[in-house]
Amino acid sequence: MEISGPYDPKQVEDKIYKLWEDSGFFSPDNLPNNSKLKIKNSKFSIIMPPANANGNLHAGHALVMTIEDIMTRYKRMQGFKTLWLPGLDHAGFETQVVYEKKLEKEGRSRFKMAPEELYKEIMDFTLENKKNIEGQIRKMGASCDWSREKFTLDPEIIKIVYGTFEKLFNDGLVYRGKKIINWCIKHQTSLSDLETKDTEKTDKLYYLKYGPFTIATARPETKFGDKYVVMHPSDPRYANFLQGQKISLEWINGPIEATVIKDEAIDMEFGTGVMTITPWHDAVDFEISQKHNLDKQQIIDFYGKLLPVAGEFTGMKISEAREKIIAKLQAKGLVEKIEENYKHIVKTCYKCDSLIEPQIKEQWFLKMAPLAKPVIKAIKAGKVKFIPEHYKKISLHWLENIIDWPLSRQIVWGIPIPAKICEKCGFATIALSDVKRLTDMCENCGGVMQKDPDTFDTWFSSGQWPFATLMAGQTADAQGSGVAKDFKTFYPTDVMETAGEIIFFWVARMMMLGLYMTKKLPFKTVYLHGLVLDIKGQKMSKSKGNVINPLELIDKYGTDALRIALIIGNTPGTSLALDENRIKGYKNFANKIWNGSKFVLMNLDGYDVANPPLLKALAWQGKNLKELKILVKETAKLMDEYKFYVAGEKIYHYFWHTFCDKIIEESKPALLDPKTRLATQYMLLEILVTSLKLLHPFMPFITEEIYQQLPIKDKKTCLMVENWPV
RNA sequence: GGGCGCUUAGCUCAGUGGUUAGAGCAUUCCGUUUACACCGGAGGGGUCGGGGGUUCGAAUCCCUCAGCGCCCACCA
Repeated sequence: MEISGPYDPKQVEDKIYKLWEDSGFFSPDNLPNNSKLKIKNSKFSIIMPPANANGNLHAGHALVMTIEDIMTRYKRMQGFKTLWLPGLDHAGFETQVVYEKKLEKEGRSRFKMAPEELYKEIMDFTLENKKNIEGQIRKMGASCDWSREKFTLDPEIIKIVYGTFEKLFNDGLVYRGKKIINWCIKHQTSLSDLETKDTEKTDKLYYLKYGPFTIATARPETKFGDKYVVMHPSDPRYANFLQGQKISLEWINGPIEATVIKDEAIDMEFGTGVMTITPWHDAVDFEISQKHNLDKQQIIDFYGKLLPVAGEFTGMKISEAREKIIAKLQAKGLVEKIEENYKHIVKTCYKCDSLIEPQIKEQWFLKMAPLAKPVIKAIKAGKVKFIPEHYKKISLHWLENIIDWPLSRQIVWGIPIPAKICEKCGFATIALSDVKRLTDMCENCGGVMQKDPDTFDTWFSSGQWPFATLMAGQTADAQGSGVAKDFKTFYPTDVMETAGEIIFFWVARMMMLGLYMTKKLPFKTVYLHGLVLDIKGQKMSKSKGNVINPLELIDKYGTDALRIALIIGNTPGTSLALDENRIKGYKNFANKIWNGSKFVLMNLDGYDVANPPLLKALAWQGKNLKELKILVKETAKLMDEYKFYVAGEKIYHYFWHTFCDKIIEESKPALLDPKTRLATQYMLLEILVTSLKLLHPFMPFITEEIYQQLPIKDKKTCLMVENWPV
């Protein structure tokens, strides 16, 4: 009797994972054909959201691994050709930020390093982390196909990403634009709108005399070049001023000539209803200047320092210059009043919280509206199912108001943008297969073409993940269609399961790029889970010090207990406050499974596995088996509806409070009576095996360990590939 | 300014029209029955945020009010 004492996950988990991995059944290629399955060519595929290879597995990953493993194991047991494809993400900006922090601690700086040297160091760092994370994913019991694992920097993946870029370029969807972007001074890169966040800040609001007007500004340091004064066309206060009218006035560094502009973007209620514009450093101002074709001048450089246009203030940082400029204006009598405690929203870098300085910079942009349009249509036609449903509305709302996507990042860690840019005229073209474009002479002005030093926004590569992972490293299929075999077999994938948080960053972009490149949406169902919070319901963060390390929980309670604790009571889309007490409770449940199984195994003496008895005459045993059938049916329905939180709870409840508390107790006398002994043995074994099957997707380790020791007919190599009960 | 959620037992949450509203944890009482004390048995505890409506019937559908949270957006 190998099952003795309390259940000890440490004795079991690594051993069992090895058994599975060695069995080869993580790969759909090795799965036995299930003849019972009615569906033809039935496959189930799910692509793992590529984890960032820059740290350790966190609680959110633990949830991803659990939910996706449940889906995978369920379908595999049902007889589907099941593929769960794992992957890792180089996570461009995020990883570079992590690495820069490391450099800072060591007293180094990326700006003092050669790009190649920095790239190599981050690559080593990433590959090291990649190995760790792969080990940690195994710890979670993930039954993914490691033989198909992909990394976003695999040469084959990069090739596909380049192919997409080329097609987008040729279709006129990728363009080089001199537009306003979000510039992080600390990280020295542009960021998409999604990579910035709004922060409330209290500043002073300065009312400055600008010729006959009074303008209100929180940023006097940007005002040096302001030569356009804008008001609403129907503002009666300024009806006397005409569009294009020139006004001479005294300004910070001497007399200037201002031009009157009328634009409806002006809020008549705010301040004085008049403002001057700084198109280089403000998104609204940029729009106005574009509309009226106005001059744009850079005032602040990319390090946050004032340029020569600022005269005596040149070279000063914003923080330093602001008060000095105001002092000068006051001396000139140009400050009307200063409003203290002016609360407003400013954009900050989502990683370092430093203020975003809007800048005009030439970048690669992707036109999004033409990509979004067919996706909107497909969503409205119900081509993709959202779980929970309200994400459908959220996605549509975003897609319908989409803006162009800046693709360029000024960081070394990422996929280099395959483009060349003329250093003289700025003419840019992609540099890929087309030989003509590889020449170093600008076809526009004859200048020298230089390689684009920028890299892609990391989401540009992960946005292609479902088709890229299935196409990469694949030989074409036997029919010679030129289509990768895995792509043909497994695309579109069945489910995309990820965090609701990254619906725009990732899910929406996958739909757009996937549909554009393959004519099909990359997945049929989107399952979005919520955040894993700490016990107080707060978001986990390193700075708060409330991060729960899943590996520690595994060490204390076992993987199975952690997994089911993450599932039961956790509805899709809703965040879960992780209470360690609950995990402890499920550790007790694991022990209950262990002991219930032990009881059944201890009482099998004299039972012939090959020749089960007839049960017709035995009402009590038959009744229990009928109830089991009902549970099996209910469970399958819930699993198909992705209601794992109910399915898990139902099985939990059945095993503990029906099977153990009632059936086992009542079977004790029945086992002693020779007339009912065999039938009772049969019933107990039947219920145990069925329960283990139902529990397996949720708690794979303990159920497999027990299965390995059961004396049953037609036993499979492992429970993982047993037939799901029907 | 727009959008999306949430409000059910002390706590964390299920439950979307149909018998006395559920689970886990916590709590009270009892129990050393040879699978398990990481256990078993019994119990207490909710006018389902307020108000109105639809219905034979509402936690569930509609309207409204209040509180909480999140997301999006260019108010100088």
